[in-house]
Amino acid sequence: MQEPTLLLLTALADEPRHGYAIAREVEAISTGRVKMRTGTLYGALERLLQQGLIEVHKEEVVDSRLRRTYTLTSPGRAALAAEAERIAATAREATRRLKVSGKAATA
Amino acid sequence: MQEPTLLLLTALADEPRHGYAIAREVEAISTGRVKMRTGTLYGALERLLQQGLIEVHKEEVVDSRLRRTYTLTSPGRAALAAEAERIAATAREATRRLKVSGKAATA
DNA sequence: CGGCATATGTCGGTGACCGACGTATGCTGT
DNA sequence: ACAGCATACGTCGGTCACCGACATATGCCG
Repeated sequence: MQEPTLLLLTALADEPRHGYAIAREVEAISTGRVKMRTGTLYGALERLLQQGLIEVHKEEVVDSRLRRTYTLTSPGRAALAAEAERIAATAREATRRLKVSGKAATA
Repeated sequence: MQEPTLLLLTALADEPRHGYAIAREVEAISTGRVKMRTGTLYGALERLLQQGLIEVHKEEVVDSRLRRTYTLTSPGRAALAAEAERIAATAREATRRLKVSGKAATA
């Protein structure tokens, strides 16, 4: 799972959001670092729907245009939790190793 | 930066290693989850060399065959540290949001 | 009434990763 | 003796997530 997808799921973790709101939220979470392109966004949304990690929460017409709101499913929440734990473990290990070798040789 | 690359860099963080040793180490770090294919391995090695994140540490002939050992460069160490911090922050945020919404609605 | 934020979507290209294949040596078990 | 496995390095074609550009439409502000 790549960073944009992970951030997308994270953006949906606290409350349901529609596409454009997700894009803004992802930028906020990553402190401006990751700007989600619409190509990535709607592609990922479609993929995650098919994988069952997210689902359509609500469909409403706003300003005569359709707005779809998405939520995490239970498997989606589980997948995000698992992924978060995995990458946290990897980050810890990386940091630990950098410290260890930093003591021996600051090359 | 994707997971295999991150793990490769992590495998080099404590001491220099040659290709095959990296592959084994990556598997160990990820507790067997990620098995680095040679295609990914040597491709990534080549890419990281060109990016200046790693460098050839030693070249020696073992059993009449060349063995190249790689190390992290200073930029490589910095990149790994930065990446580790970034993903740790993302993981924290994901976990926090899951907890927050878990209290309000365990949907 | 021009331009920007909001909002959703498509399409072609790139690049990291995957899977399969190729090659070679040394050790171990039978 | 030799089959098979671990060790060790590498190439090549395919896939798929992501990117960048384009298309479309509304509401609001100046």
